[in-house]
Amino acid sequence: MFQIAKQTKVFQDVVAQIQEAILDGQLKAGDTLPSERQLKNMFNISRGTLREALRVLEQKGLIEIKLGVGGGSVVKDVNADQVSESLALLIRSQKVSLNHLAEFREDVEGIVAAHAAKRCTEADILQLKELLKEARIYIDQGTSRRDAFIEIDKQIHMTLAAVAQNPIYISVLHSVHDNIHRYYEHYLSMEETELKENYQDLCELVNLVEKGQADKACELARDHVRRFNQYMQKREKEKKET
Amino acid sequence: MFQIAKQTKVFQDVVAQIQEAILDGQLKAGDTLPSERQLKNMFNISRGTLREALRVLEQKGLIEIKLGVGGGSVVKDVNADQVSESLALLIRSQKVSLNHLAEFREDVEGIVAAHAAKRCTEADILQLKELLKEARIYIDQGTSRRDAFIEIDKQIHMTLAAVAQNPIYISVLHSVHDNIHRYYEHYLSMEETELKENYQDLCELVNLVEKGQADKACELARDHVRRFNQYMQKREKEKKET
DNA sequence: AATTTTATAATGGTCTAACCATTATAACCA
DNA sequence: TGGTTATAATGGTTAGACCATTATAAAATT
Repeated sequence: MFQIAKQTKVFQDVVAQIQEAILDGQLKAGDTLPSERQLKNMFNISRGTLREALRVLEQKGLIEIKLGVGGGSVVKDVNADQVSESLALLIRSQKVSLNHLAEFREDVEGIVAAHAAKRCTEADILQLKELLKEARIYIDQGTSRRDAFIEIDKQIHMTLAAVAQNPIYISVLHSVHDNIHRYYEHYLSMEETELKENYQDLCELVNLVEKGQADKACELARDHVRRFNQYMQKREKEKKET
Repeated sequence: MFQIAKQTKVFQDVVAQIQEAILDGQLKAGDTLPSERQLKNMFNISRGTLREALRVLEQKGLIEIKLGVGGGSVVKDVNADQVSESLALLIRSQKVSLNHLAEFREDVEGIVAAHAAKRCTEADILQLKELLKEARIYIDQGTSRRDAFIEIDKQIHMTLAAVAQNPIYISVLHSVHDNIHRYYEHYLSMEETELKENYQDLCELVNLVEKGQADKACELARDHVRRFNQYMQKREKEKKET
């Protein structure tokens, strides 16, 4: 029935006011807030207290604080970075293992593929095929362009999430990729056959999406991710045995 | 090849050091950090700078700052709250609509149900049936105990996520429920028939999970969530027309 | 005239030192 | 014994100063 009362601290009130102004649209992305010395007078608080508030807003991803002349607190466009960061904390605090993350990714990529198959437009397919063409180039250049290929691979998955028409999937997948790569970067060393297999998967996946075959696209995406996870686990195991 | 360099600010270094100490396990949940005046000396910085660092750590969900004697910065057990909060920001900044959230929930609850069906133990089933028994009581008391029933409903979904054996689902579902309820709270006014239908769904769902019928459990969970979403949208529409 | 260099000033970053507000505990009183 | 009051430790806030960074304007150089 009632809410918890709290909120006695000055800096919290300042955080709340600025946050509301941003979320209400009174402050738009790119806008610069008044300088600290001005804000401190507007709120009638000390600079130290104001700065605590600004640090909180910065950590929330709502503003960015720039140095020097013409610097100051600039309103940011909210994105998935904070979701990523907090998810990373959950992982590092041993609440979440890499296997958990891998399983989650498999599920999510499957769903994304299914939605994408149902909702893709011709323009979407064109964009995906462009990315495939680029991937093909890197594949032909062998393992030397491995990093470039992995980057395109990631872009294709993110594009599918965009095609799925639900921004939550973009954010979630972004977070998952962020965190998987942060861990697996060291183990990533795909062989040429693995790269080609990976590329074939993507071609077929785009093909299924184009045809609107949601169920098959879902299954293939899951297989694709599962295979990737198995490579990574194999590499990790080999590394540990050394 | 290289990483971005940055990190010149003193408070960031302090944040990093304390965060690492927590994530490495040198500081455990419940531990109290030294007082601000001690910390300031240990790091050889001013109190203001230290406090900016503590505010950031607080916002990250790593510590909690208590007032008074015996107060101070207490290390927190990392949980999904920060994921929830940043997801809420995404929603409020118009990046994510309630329809997006509803669709995402349908997908996630379906997957959770499927995993739960594959992994449940007898103890899990017992726990779920206990919750159903409790739900039954509130149902029999009619709409007056609507809130209590909704709470149990949520608990059953969260328990299924726990049964699914992947903490990411617990965090994600927690965030989804948090944000859905924050919006729909005002519209929630289920009729008695709707409550009963809801209860029937849950009974059957637990039944399918017990039998290990993953596919059917998935489908039912999705239907269940979809129906809930439809109620809510109907309520919202009615409200707007008034 | 064009370019490079240097000074200027605005802005965030940090420091010091003091006082206020909250609260667990100990000392006191009835 | 049990309630009340002082004490002191801790975070919360303030004020004013100076340092560090940087966009811009001014000056010097080519």
